[in-house]
Amino acid sequence: MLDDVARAGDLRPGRRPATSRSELERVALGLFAERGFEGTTVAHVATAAGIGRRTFFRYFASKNDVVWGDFEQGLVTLRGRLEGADPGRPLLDELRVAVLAFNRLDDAQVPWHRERMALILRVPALQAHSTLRYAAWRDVVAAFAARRLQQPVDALLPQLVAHSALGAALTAYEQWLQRPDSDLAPLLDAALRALDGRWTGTDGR
Amino acid sequence: MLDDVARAGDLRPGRRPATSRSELERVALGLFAERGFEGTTVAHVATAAGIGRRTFFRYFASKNDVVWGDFEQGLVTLRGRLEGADPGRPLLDELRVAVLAFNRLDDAQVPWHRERMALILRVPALQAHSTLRYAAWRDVVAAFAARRLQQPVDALLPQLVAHSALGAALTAYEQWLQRPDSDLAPLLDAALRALDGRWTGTDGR
DNA sequence: AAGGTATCGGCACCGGGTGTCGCAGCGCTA
DNA sequence: TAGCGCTGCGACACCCGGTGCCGATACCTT
Repeated sequence: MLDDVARAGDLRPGRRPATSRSELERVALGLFAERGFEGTTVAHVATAAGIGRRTFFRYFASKNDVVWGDFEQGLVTLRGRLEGADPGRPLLDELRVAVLAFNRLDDAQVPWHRERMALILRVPALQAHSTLRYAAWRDVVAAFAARRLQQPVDALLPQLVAHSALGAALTAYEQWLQRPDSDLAPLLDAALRALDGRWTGTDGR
Repeated sequence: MLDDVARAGDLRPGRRPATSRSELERVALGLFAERGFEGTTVAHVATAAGIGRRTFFRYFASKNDVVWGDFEQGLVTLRGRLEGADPGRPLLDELRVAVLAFNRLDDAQVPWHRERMALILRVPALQAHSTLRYAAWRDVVAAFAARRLQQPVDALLPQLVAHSALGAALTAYEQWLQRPDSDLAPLLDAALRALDGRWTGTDGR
């Protein structure tokens, strides 16, 4: 595949990349599915992709990062969407719509995304690493909430909104993974709507 | 110090431990303060404590774990407290009281705890690792919420309560670290109370 | 054909973490 | 007091992820 590499009229000087992030990602996810994440070494991936181990680290900063695809790009889009949100509609409604869009996927991607998320949510090393990604995601949400609530980004409420929204999204993903025949969007929608109710007033008994 | 090692009437056979977790922790935190977490190798810590590198890993499963002290024990206490909570009082009130107790500290421990939390919240490797600890903490809270709400632990609401409570606590800790002269308890109290209000109904403008 | 440039990939090295194994210190019992 | 059995110690070799370095390689331009 030549996706982002050496597109047809590309005239840059210098040697052409031997592969691409997306190609490497495919190879790696395949191996992870076969032998597990921890059972797969970077050397395995590199060999399977026909490149040197050293070169792998020119495409991904770490083995952990392979599984996150184009998250960074997604964040940029999310930020843009939240910045362009209708100021007349409730904060949580706009947030919910944006998060749903952020997590929208084509039917074809669904199985890959399930695989990916199962790794992220179940493999301890990836679970741990994910925190750093989540922090960036929360920053975007907190910035939006801060704007809406007219408070500093690091104030209590914006941070709380961001943490809770992330919690909602992760809970939805957990449920999605648990039920193989479920759809992600309605679960996300329900989870984010639940942020609105006060689950707190009642004591359960 | 002989804290948990070889108490006075200890009659076990076999060689006595050369040090203790708490002693190692002190040595390590000292080095971390001097040279930073990443600038300190396990070999440094071991040498400073007068033990072998291999032995270090018999006291702590990883370098990251040093900074968490007796978290596991704290969790047990938290769980116990939540299990013994008054079923007549609101869920969030009981939760708040328990979390405050969980984070109570003697005046003497305050500077150490600040150091510890600054590492956990600021050093990327520790930030990442912390997720695994937080997951255990959330499990305890989710179990409590599930009992109160009469729902499965992995249902939406219990998980949401746990995530949000963790978010509140972390936000409080962030604020505590930012203001060197502040007290933790009131910040935690305020953050956990904020879970109660619906920050959502209003759109800020 | 020569020069410029970007990527490749081998090599040596670091640091965290683990399996193994002989050894050191300790209480016990004969 | 000599030995036995237990438990912890620590050296060693090794794995794996990650990095700095540098010469080689493949491409475009003039």
